[in-house]
Amino acid sequence: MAWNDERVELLKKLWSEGLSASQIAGRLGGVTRNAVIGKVHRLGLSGRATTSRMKSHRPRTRTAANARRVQQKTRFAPQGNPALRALYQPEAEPFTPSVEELVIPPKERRTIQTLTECSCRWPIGDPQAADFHFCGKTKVAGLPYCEFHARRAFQPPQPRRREREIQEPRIPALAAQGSEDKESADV
DNA sequence: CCCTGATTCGC
DNA sequence: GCGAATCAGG
Repeated sequence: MAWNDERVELLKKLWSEGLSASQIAGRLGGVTRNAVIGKVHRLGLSGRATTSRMKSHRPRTRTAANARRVQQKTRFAPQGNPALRALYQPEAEPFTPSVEELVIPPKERRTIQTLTECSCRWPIGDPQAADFHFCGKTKVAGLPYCEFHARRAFQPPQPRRREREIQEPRIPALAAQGSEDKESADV
């Protein structure tokens, strides 16, 4: 949605009336709170009181508090269970599973009834549906999943582009064999 | 957890 | 110029 004159005027008005950025975004529609704040800054009408010492030079290092928040929001790196933590490889390339790995042949499938001690407990399908089942392959010792699904469960977060660019370049030969790079599909 | 504005920087 | 992601704080 573009910032036409009309919308900008409304933005100025609401901002001067003291509405918060998210409230303004809600009234304008089609924009987020961030968009509103960004626009307010570019229009040069910011200066809404934030604690004065807040705006002085902000360190670029992420603080523990925000790191925790971000981590909550984004992805789960296992923290409690050492066995799971060992499996978590922050440097690993994300991978795209093949169809063969994704589809469990009906004969190998396990239901809650036929699940055994050593069956991989990765759920597949809609639990409400008749064909809901578990992977059923052999578990990795100490984990609830087979090797494939354990890796799947603890795939590292996709690095942000900014960070990615300062990382080592991908080697085509290695990248080709492991992954096609793709968004992580949901099962 | 909810929220606020401020800032950076890939696009 | 735009705005998501992030930061810093209430």
